[in-house]
Amino acid sequence: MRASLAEKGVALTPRRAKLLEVLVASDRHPSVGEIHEEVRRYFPSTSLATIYNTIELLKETGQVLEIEFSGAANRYDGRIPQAHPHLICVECEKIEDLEMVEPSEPLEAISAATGYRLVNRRTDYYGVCPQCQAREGGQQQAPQSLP
Amino acid sequence: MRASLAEKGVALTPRRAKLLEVLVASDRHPSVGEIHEEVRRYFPSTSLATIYNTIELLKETGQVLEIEFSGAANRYDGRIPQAHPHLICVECEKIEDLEMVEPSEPLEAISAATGYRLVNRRTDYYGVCPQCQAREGGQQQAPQSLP
DNA sequence: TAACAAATTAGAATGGTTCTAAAATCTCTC
DNA sequence: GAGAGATTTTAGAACCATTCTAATTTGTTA
Repeated sequence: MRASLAEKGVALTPRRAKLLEVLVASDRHPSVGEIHEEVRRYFPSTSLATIYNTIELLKETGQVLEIEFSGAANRYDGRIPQAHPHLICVECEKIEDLEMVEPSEPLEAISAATGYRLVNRRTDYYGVCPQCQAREGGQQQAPQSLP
Repeated sequence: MRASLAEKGVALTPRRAKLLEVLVASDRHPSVGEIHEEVRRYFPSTSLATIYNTIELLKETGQVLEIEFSGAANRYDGRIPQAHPHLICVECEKIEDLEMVEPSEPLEAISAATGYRLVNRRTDYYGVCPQCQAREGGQQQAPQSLP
């Protein structure tokens, strides 16, 4: 797992190891800011640039899945770095893995039908989680920055 | 179609009408910048803010689908404003509608299984389109800003 | 025509991400 | 070990799509 960094000729420095640990330990799909905060608890001088740089490395070696947002910070999944469906609460911005069935069409079928060389897939379901529904007691929702 | 704006108590001004026309006439899933450019050909003084404001109105009335990106400008689908799968070329940033089967699980099933009140869905397939594959003759790809 | 509301504008502000140049750290050879 | 050269890290500037703000313009109604 961590060996794939070595293959690229880059070192697994203490900061990078800690970042990877934070990423794998969390099921919250943390943002760069949250990762930064956490890594800083062990290496207080760590800069944001290092977090971004390291995540870039991890993306290149397929060890982290990036979930992009336009109005909010990107989020990262270090537990299941392969594309898989997510369940996203537009209220509290919680992101959960969705264990249910994969989208029906396999990449190969779509590739064959369209001529695209497919490299990735994204499937998100947006809604309001049970906790947020309970908190607002059926009323309408507040401003939201995730779709 | 355009009546839904009236119901909100907002006027269908010439700029807004042109924007809607541009949106429906294009199958390219244009960005705000492209829409701006196009509207400007008819109303040269149009500001970016107006494009953003109008798109916000259209989103609220469900007349446009926003496709968000973190590293690039958002794109808009005014032809099929309901959530549907897209095929995205990571090279030339072309976006096509994918007519194939919807992801298997209906929203209701996921809603029932998870307790979420679902409001939206996103399904994207990322790859290299046939034209870009031909252009690069099998070599590796250049920098890209879409996932 | 006057008065009020809605729409539009230009430009500033925001915020996540990327870039840059310099400082710090590591590695390898002698 | 000491020193040269590469890698890593840092702080802060730069970037850019988007949002906000205050002022101007346009439209509507009396």
